[in-house]
Amino acid sequence: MAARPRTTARKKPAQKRSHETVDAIVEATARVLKRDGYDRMSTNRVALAAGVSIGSLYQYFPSKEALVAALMERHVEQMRALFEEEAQRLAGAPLEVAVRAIIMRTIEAHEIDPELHRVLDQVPRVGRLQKLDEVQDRGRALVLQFLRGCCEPLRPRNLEIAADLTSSVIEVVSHETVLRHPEHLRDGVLVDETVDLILRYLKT
Amino acid sequence: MAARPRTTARKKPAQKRSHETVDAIVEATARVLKRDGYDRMSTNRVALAAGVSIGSLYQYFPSKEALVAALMERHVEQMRALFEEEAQRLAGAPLEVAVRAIIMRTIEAHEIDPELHRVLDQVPRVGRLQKLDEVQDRGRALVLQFLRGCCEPLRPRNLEIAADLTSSVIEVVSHETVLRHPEHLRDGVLVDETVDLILRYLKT
Amino acid sequence: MAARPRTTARKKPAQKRSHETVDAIVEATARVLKRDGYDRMSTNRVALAAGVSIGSLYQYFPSKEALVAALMERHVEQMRALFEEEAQRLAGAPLEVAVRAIIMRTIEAHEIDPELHRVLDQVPRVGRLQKLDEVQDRGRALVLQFLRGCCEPLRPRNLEIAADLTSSVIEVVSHETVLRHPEHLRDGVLVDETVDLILRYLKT
Amino acid sequence: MAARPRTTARKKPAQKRSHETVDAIVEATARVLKRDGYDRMSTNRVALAAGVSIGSLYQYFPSKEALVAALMERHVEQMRALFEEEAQRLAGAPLEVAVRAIIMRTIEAHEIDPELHRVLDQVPRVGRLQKLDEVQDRGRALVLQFLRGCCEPLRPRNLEIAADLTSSVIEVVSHETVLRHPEHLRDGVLVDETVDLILRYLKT
DNA sequence: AATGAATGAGACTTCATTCAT
DNA sequence: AATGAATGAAGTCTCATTCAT
Repeated sequence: MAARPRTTARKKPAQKRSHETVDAIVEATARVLKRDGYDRMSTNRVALAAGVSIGSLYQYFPSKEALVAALMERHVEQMRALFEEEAQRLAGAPLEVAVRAIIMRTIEAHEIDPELHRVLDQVPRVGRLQKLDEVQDRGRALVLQFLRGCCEPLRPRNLEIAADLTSSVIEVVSHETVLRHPEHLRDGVLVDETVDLILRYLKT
Repeated sequence: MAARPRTTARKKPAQKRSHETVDAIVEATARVLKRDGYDRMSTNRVALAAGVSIGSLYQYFPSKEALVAALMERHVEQMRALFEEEAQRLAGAPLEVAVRAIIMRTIEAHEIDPELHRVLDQVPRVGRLQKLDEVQDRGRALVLQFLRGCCEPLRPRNLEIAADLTSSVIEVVSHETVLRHPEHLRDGVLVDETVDLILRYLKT
Repeated sequence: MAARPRTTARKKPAQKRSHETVDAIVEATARVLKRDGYDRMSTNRVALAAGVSIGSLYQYFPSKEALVAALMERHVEQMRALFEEEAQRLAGAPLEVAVRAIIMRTIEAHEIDPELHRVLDQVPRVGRLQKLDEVQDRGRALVLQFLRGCCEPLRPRNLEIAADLTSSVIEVVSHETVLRHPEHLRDGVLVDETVDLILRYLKT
Repeated sequence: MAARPRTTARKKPAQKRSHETVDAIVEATARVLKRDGYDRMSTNRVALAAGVSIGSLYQYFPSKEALVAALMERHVEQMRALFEEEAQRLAGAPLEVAVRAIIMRTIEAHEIDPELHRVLDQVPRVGRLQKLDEVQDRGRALVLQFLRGCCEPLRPRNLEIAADLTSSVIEVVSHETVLRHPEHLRDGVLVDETVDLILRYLKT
């Protein structure tokens, strides 16, 4: 077994043509990953699916891991964008409004591409492939920040633990709902229940 | 890649020596899996680590997947045992006692072998390798069963959703705690908070 | 470009069958090397020529370099055997007899497989592939040892330089004769001339 | 593997800028060849090292072999120049003077770029890449020519064999000295010894 | 002329699996 | 039953070379 391969992009695309190639490769990575799973995915299959020669693929991505890392980063970036934006708006908002908003955004984040999310979740957490976990850390931090700046009185003494619990709950509910019970997305019951659960926990 | 290989054991170990061989192989699977991860794990390495020839390994396990499946089933069985046992005792117990007990058992279940748990969690969910998910389903069912038989009045109308939420929360907290914040295992604060969170949600 | 690959044999053949496989592979390496040269030689071609699967080849030889190293060592061993044997007999022999004998042995050494010798000479001197140079060092040492123990009076003051010169001359003549002027091997003229050249140089 | 590629320059550089490009490429070839060896050298790396695009490189050199051939020819030309010049001057010179001069020139020829010489020596002797061997043939011819025109009486009957021996000895000594014992270049001992060896052989 | 993106044959290598002993 | 030699599909990756811009 070789040492871990390099993961960083090999070459920046300079021309327009190559930028399209890179995009096609990343798209193909998503398709193959969803279709075959991480360990059945191969650089050859990705190249084939992208309609690109294996050589071109290696011009930009030095390894299978680099491929998935690029895809993951793109996905993570999309997810994160949803939060950062909302975080601005939420400063000083009433607790209930904020909690509900965070839940909605988290669900939306999982809805961007649920299949992709599921499979990225299964990828070995190694090197740059740990990016996915960072989204949660960031979410946790935003929740903590909100709780600390919150005007309403809160029941939990330890806000860090409260933020941990809260964001874990939101994450797991969103995850399960989108991936395993998408039927609950129509009616708002599950969201209402989760809001309820969290508010009862947080409020005095 | 050929069609999915067979996964069921090729022959039942009849003699005592065979049984020891099988055990040694499963143990070795665990070690190699933890050390190398699923896709770096190879049947040859497992055989080597088990001190057994590759031929013997294939006498008992017809594929790489079968190897991991056996290990997963053993692990799942150990986890499940903790619950089923407790489930007996808990019928008719006060809500708080029951919730606390379930949380403790879930944490203990994750503590059996956290490293193994983490890596099994990363294994492709394919064929028999979906067993891990079934533990959660079983937990969900037990919680639902308890809620339905509970003497105390409950606030949520929809007990299925309540069971879903409850068991998801317990699962995620246990998982995160054991794998990412083992320092919280000493003091009982996190457990107390979680009990609190759930009771506030369930009680009128 | 990867780091230099491992070169040492991967596995000792335990059974008779595998010993035959190893032999077949080394033989095939010689054939392919002579036919195609070092950089056109590939592990696949060697496996094919050996009538062995590429997998079997890699069971015993972890890289192309290992293949050539094994072959080179076998060849070097054969060459060296000729000298070591003779070295015994030559202690105390008259100068002329010794010089002639050494020349004869050196030529014979080059005649073992001239084509192979030529191509091994072209192989990049890297890692274990430096073995070929060691034969010359060993020859040099034997000549020096003989000169030091020689009963007859010698003209050169510095015996090290004399040994260097002598063995270089013998080597180059043998090499050139066998590879470029094999017709001179029939008549003994070239050998006589070389003996003459060396004796005139060494004797007072 | 395809048929041997073309090796002759694709176009003559017409302008001054082109000429500089060609030079830069040949220089880069030398650097990369010395650094990486023949089979690790790649045309892309040469282009990079020359600060030229791979497309431009192929405008002037139609293949990897052509690149090395050009370099080799340049080197060979430099070596040969030393001899041809001297050959003029030496006609009719005393034997000892001539022998010493030839040895000096040969050593100087090897000193032009010993590293380059070593690596060119390792290049597969194929097509135009055989040029290196021709230097020796030329040297041999010049020696023979001198011996034939020599005024002093010579001992060997067969002047061809004598020329062969003589030039082989000179070549091997120069080679070994420059590449393996450069410390002997300071003191003139080795040169003196070699002159001695050859004169004793040639003179009556 | 120059650029550098693209190509794809083919090199090296691993590993799940089979099978002769 | 056990062994381990053998297999070969398939994977990763490089690099000489071509060609659109």
